[in-house]
Amino acid sequence: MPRLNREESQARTKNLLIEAARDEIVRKGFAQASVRDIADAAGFSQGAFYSNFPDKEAILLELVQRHQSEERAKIEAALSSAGGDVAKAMAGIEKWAATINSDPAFAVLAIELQLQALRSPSFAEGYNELNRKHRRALGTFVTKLFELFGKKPPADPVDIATGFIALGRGMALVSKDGETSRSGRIMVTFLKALIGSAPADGGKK
Amino acid sequence: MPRLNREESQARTKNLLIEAARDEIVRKGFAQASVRDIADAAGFSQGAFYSNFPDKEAILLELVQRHQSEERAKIEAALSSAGGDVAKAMAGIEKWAATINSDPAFAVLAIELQLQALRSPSFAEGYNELNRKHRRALGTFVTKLFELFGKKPPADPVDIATGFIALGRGMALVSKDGETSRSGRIMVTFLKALIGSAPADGGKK
Amino acid sequence: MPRLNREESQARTKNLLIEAARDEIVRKGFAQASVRDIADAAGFSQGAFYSNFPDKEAILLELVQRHQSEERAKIEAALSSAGGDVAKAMAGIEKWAATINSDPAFAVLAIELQLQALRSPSFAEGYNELNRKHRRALGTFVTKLFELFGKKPPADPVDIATGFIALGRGMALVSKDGETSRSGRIMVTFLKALIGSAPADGGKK
Amino acid sequence: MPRLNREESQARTKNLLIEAARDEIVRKGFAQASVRDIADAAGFSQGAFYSNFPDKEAILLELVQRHQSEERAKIEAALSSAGGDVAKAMAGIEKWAATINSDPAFAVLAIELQLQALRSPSFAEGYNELNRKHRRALGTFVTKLFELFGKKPPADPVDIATGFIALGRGMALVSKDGETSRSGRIMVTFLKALIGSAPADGGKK
DNA sequence: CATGAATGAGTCTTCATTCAT
DNA sequence: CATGAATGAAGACTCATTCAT
Repeated sequence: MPRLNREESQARTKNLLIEAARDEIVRKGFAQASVRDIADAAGFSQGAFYSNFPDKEAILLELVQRHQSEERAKIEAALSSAGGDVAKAMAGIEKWAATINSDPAFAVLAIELQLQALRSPSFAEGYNELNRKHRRALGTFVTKLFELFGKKPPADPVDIATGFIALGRGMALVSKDGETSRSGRIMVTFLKALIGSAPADGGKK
Repeated sequence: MPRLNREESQARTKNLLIEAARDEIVRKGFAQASVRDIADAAGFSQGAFYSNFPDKEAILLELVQRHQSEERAKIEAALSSAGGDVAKAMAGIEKWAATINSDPAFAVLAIELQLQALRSPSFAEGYNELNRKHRRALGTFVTKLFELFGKKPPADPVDIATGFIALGRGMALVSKDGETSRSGRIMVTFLKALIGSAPADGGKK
Repeated sequence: MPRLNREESQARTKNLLIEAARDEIVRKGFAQASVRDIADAAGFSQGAFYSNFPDKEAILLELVQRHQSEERAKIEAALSSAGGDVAKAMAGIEKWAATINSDPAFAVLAIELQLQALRSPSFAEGYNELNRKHRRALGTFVTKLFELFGKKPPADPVDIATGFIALGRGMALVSKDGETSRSGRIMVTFLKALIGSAPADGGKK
Repeated sequence: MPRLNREESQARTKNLLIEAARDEIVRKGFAQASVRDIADAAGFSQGAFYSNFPDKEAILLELVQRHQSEERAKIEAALSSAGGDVAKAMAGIEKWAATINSDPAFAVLAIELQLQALRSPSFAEGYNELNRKHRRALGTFVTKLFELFGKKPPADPVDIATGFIALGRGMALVSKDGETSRSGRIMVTFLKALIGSAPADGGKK
């Protein structure tokens, strides 16, 4: 274990707290995940929590950022590996769709965040800003995907992306641990239908 | 106000408590809705709550039943008004899709229930049983809908129904009060794509 | 021990809490007297405290009322026992002045209350109202005392009363347990000087 | 700003901390003034506090010393400006009495100190020592004042001085910001009565 | 059945103090 | 000497639940 200077040490502490918070919140929900639970799980005192975050809610915003960039990274990986190959792209998507529920915690966290935004105006402020950017980024993925298939999206790409996010979130709730495959199946069914029924894109961008 | 006998009076108390609980839970979340809040909102003491329910969680199961039958009733109404008329059926569906988000509270409650089921084994027991039945019922609606269009569902009807439930739930979270129309739009887009890209049903039931 | 009905039982609880609070606050100061300490000393749980008072500060207002009426009662007793007899009146006053510091806790509590009023606007609101009335009542005692001696008060009676209250409070702080007599001595010295140097009251009211 | 050597720099730090502590304690009370508040207000870290004082209470003793010498200096100034002139002396006293409440913070601090001495044996030790000296010094002022008027103090000069200190402290608590004049008025009334009713000093010291 | 005072465990947060840097 | 992250204990307050009335 390398000797850490002060800055690194603090960053490490903060990181451990964030990871512990994510686990606890996924397992118990934000309200039920006590600061003591989180600090204990991270191996620190409660005071350490408050040395790193002004209050309990503050750690949620950190989680949003990490969660969203991970989400974007996964999708990007699924698409980019395809090059221009349609079949490969769809395969990548299917792999991603399967993935999405191998970690239902991922979606459950997203739901906790959104519920919190619905109820806490102070949190909503920061959250909505981040979320707007996230949805816009996902919209460009949808655009790219339909371009790949030579199709015209049947609705605003941002709306479509939002729909799939919503679908993923909703499915994560419904599915129990056993049936993690169903969610992916449904999402792929929906996506294929959307692409299949879309009109060809005659335009030249 | 008619004089109520003992039995009716008790039923009325229980009813008022359930309604108050639903409102409080939607607004604050299950964990944040205290028994005192609920009892106060219903105009009773905390003791009255415990005279009608063994514990706080017990009121959730009552909510599940009411919620699911309301959900089924809404969909059924949308479909049945069509008779055999395809256009009318689609119009009914669109109206329902619009509806679903005019009351986001409805979906938020569903999410609270599902989260609770995810976390509380004791609640999950009763909940899952009810939920299985509910999904099966919704599956038959999907079957009917595709039949109406002379199409063959591209996946297990129960899966498709589950997908739309999930989509509705997810959308309810995402959408703020202002943009209640977006959710309906997306759901209809998805549904049309599914029907549009489905193969004709040559089979004989 | 007589069987108490619900109302009596609650009044008893509240009473015990108030008395325990007074003791704890005198001994440790308001900030240092924890709700747990107070509840423990009264023989109840912390929850019982919050069943009887909305918050920690609320118990202070109850203390003010009790404290002030006790203070008035003591002075009134000192004066009224005299009838019209000047010598007896002065004797009564001396006894009272001695008394005032036999219980320094009494004055220390008053100081705690006043400090709190200085710092907590919410508490000050209720406190100042009570205090205004109290000072006015004490002013009439001063008026009576000077009348008894056939003298004209050398300043607004309310001011003079306020001065003696202030003096008593200040002395309570200064004097340690051992020298409880000094405070009384000083107060009597001041009072005699005030009466002695006052002009005769020629007016006929 | 001149370059300070190590020693001067440290003295400056300590000084800033003491001044910040005084302000915070007057405003919030000793218990409510946190070390962080004090250090922040002084522009230093919490560690700097503990580099200069062994613990939180230690800073109080420093405050006592400063406070008492300021108090003596004010009174001395009021008296000494008179020379042997009785009228000027009384005018000086009146100015001082007015002064005393133009800064109620001054008296509030004294009260905080005395309360702390009442409750913390460790602090009381140092405090009482300082206080004894202070009262004796004030006693000589009283002696001088009565000499000036050719009167014999009607009680131990130290007691009289203590009485006026107590009166000043008590008044500081009672008076709100608006009525800062009342305190001075009362103190002068009391003082005049004491001098007026005192017997002439026939003795030859 | 309904009341609500009381309980006891738990919540978030603050704070004096320590110590590696 | 000064820094400030971290500690551990404590503080005010909340809450599901019980039970005598």
